[in-house]
Amino acid sequence: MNKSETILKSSSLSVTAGRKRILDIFLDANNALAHQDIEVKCSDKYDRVTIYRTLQTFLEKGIIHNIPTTDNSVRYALCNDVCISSGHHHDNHVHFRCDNCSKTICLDDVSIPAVKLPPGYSMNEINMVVSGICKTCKKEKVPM
Amino acid sequence: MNKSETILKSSSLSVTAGRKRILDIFLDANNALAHQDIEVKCSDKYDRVTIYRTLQTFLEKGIIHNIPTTDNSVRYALCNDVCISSGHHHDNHVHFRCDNCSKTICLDDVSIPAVKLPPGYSMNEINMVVSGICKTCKKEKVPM
DNA sequence: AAGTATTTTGCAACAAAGTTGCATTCTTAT
DNA sequence: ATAAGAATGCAACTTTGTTGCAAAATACTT
Repeated sequence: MNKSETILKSSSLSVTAGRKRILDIFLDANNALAHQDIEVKCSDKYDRVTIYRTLQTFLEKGIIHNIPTTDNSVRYALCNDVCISSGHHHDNHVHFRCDNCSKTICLDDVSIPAVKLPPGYSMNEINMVVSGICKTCKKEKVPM
Repeated sequence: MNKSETILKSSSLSVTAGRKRILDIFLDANNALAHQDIEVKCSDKYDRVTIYRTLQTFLEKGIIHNIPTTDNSVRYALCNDVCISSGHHHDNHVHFRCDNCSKTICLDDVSIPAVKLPPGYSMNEINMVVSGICKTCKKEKVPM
C-alpha cells in the first residue's frame, strides 16, 4: 500500500484511481498547486468536475489546505503529517510566493507570529503570505 | 472639487464619471469590496468591463490595494493617505475577515509583525489576514 | 467470492467571471 | 474650439466553477 492510499484510508475516503492520482501529484510537487495546475497534469484522464470535487473533499478532510492569493487563484498545498493527524486543522506556518518563478511554498519552519487584535475582535484563523525571491531563483540570478 | 476628484488628479488620471462613482463607493464603504460588490452598486450605469478596467487602473496607481482571500474572490480596499502619497505602495496593516458577516476590513492600527525568513529568501511584500468574529457581530450575539 | 448498497465519476448543460478588439464617446491640452 | 489621446460600451469569446443525473466503481455484507 503506497502513501496516497494510506492517506486516503486514514481519512476514511474510498480509494479511487482519480484520488490517488491527484494526491500523488501533490506528493510529488514541492510547491502549492492551483486547480489549473492539476487540470493540466491529468485532465486527459479525469474530468474537470472530478478534480473540483476531489479538491473539495481533500480540503474538508484536512488533507490539503488552501493558501490565499491576490490573483484570483486559490492554491492548495498538502498538509504536513502533524496537521493531518491532529483532529482539528491548523496550519500555523508562513507561506512564501516567489515573484520570479511564481511558485508558492509552505515555510514549515517559520511559524506565524502572534498579533494582538483590537478589543472586541476574536480570532479564528490566521494567514500569512510573504512574497519576494525564493532561494532557488536567487541562486540562479547573477549577484548584483 | 470633491475628494474623489482630488485623488484621481493627484494620481494623474483623467476624471470621468465612472471613475468618480467607483471611487466614491470605496470612500463610502467601511470595508473591502469585491468586484461584484461594485457591480451590484453601479452596473446599471457602467459596464462590467469598465469596472474591471477601472479597478485595474486604481490598483496600478496605488489608489486601492488588494487583499487575498481563500475563496477565489479578491477584495479591494482603499489605501490610506500615507500609502497613496508615498511613491512605493506598502500597506503594512493586518486585514480582518469576519466569519459571521463576511466583511473584510483593514485594521489600520494593527501592523504586521516581522518574520524571519530562512536563509536565501528575500522579502518584498507581506500579507496577513486574520479571520474570526468582528466587533459588530460580537455585540449582536447573545453572550454565551 | 458474489451481490447489493453506497459512493464516485463523467457527461451535459448551465452560470458566473474575466478578457479582447474595435468603434464611439468623453477628457484634456493646445 | 478643436484635435489628439484616453476611456467607455458593446459584442463575442474564453475560462472558471456549479448542478443534476445516469453509469461505473468501490466497499460492505454474508
